Amino acid sequence: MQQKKEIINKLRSSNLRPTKQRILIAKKLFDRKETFHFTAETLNKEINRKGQNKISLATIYNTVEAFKRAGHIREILTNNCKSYYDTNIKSHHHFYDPDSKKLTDIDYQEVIMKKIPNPPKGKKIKDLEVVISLQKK
Amino acid sequence: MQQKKEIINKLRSSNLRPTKQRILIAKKLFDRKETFHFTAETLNKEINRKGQNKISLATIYNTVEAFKRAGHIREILTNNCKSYYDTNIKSHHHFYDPDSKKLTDIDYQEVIMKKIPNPPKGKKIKDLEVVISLQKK
DNA sequence: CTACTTGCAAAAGGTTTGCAACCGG
DNA sequence: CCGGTTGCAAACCTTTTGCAAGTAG
Repeated sequence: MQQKKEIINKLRSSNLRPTKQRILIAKKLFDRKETFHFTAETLNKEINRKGQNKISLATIYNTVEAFKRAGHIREILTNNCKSYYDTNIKSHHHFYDPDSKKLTDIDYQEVIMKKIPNPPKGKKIKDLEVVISLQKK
Repeated sequence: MQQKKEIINKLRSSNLRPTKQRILIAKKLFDRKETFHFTAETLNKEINRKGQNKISLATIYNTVEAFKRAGHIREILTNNCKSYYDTNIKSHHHFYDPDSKKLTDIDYQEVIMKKIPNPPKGKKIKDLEVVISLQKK
């Protein structure tokens, strides 16, 4: 199965040992068509449901953090006490619906900036994220 | 002192009884020139330092939440497990420096959008927030 | 073998809640 | 007085940590 090999390479190239747990998590995250928005908790539920696979919460946090550092996933800005992640690492933007607390991707070419400010001295722009909050019409 | 009267009016107009605590918090937040970025915790420290005034944490949370609902402050999007608030309720944007975890205001006319997507059916845009993440040059 | 990982449980924040006491109108 | 508000402590939820046991290379 070549999917697995790819995942192992991905891990290796980030200096992450391809352990059972990491491979399993990586498959959950990356072996899918659509991008995937998740929190540590939803990922934990998803993986441990039906009691099939068991990965401890701490490992999930570790792994997600490691994937984030390696640039395989990105963290999304939100306004509540949860860390949201996104398997879509291309620069892109989000609709945020406060009613359902759901995020929806906005393709990055859907947003074009005409003017942005210069960053402060000694800093450069790492990322630009637009969040469009919605409300009922 | 007319500042106080204004604050009381502000509270009343939002259906918030002008209690000692709310007035004190409102003064801390609004009786200043520059906009103020804070979390529940920093606000708590600020108010209760030197043991002068004592407002319980729960009341701070309540009041901040009430002010937010009333539209006197706005919540800022971040990526950690804290709720940030801003006394600047005009639409505006932020630099976020992950190193110092500090936010800096970007005046809203410093950012001009050339193109933004249409909101999903039945929804309208409530707010548009740009966060520019920084890194060392 | 050795260093990196995992799992567990406990701890550490941050935020919310239940309820009696309090107080503004 | 009445109903909204406060304060306290306990509860809760998410995230982090310490450490012994496990495992990839």
